[in-house]
Amino acid sequence: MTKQRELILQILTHSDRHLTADEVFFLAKLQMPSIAMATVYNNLNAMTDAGMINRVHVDGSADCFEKGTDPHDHLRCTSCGKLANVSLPWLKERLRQAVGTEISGYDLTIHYICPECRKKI
Amino acid sequence: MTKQRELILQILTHSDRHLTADEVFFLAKLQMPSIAMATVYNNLNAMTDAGMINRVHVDGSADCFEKGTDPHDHLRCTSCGKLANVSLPWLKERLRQAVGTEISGYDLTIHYICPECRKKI
DNA sequence: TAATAATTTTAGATTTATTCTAACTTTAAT
DNA sequence: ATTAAAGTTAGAATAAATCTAAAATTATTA
Repeated sequence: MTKQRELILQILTHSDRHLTADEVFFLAKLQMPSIAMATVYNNLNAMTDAGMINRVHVDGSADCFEKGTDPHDHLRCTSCGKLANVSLPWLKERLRQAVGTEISGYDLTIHYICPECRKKI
Repeated sequence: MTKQRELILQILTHSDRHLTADEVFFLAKLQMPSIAMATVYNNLNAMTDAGMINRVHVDGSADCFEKGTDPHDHLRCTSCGKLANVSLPWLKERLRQAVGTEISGYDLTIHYICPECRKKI
């Protein structure tokens, strides 16, 4: 566990939002000005592979990362773009049944208007 | 409806697979060597906006396009990468209930091993 | 039909997200 | 202390998609 990886993990742990690699890089650079973008990507990829964090694919923009807790899916606000988590424990089994064969997983993003944006309209 | 758009639509209509913009471009160029990549993107975007075709976001690689029939979701083989369609008419309402608020849609890709790849193993 | 306007296409440059490369550092192992 | 292994760095490279401005096509109007 290098200093760099520790820092990146801290940043993800203490963030209340999902962060892009770019945002992680920016925040990391504040505390460690010498850090390189490639290091951020290397570590995000390595930690994703190790299951320590989650990569979230976001249509039409950069992937986001979050400190992985329990398995969950994502809600994405079509107005402000912010991501929220949602737990759907029944879904995988329900999809397996519908598909009729074993599935290794799935990737789901639900599109909605988040409570804050809903208020504003 | 320009010649170019007609050609691109023909290609999508007669393909049995989901095609990337690159693949559409390659196939189009065989019949119309002067066609430009930007034209392919312009028309794929325009036809997607018009609801004539569907864009499918594929994690970690280029988007695919297909002639839009009825709404459906996608199965992606983790071994060969090929996409297949699956119809899950109950899902949107079920997700709406789980989320507890109106949703405008969702984006789902189920990961599995397709029948062909399953045989090979 | 001719003239003008609007739309589309083209080629190539640009952007964005990400990965690659090769030199350099740091850490670990003999 | 010496070598090996792993990690970091800076910057180049890549891939997907978009943008730009000029040229071509199509549509509209006089």
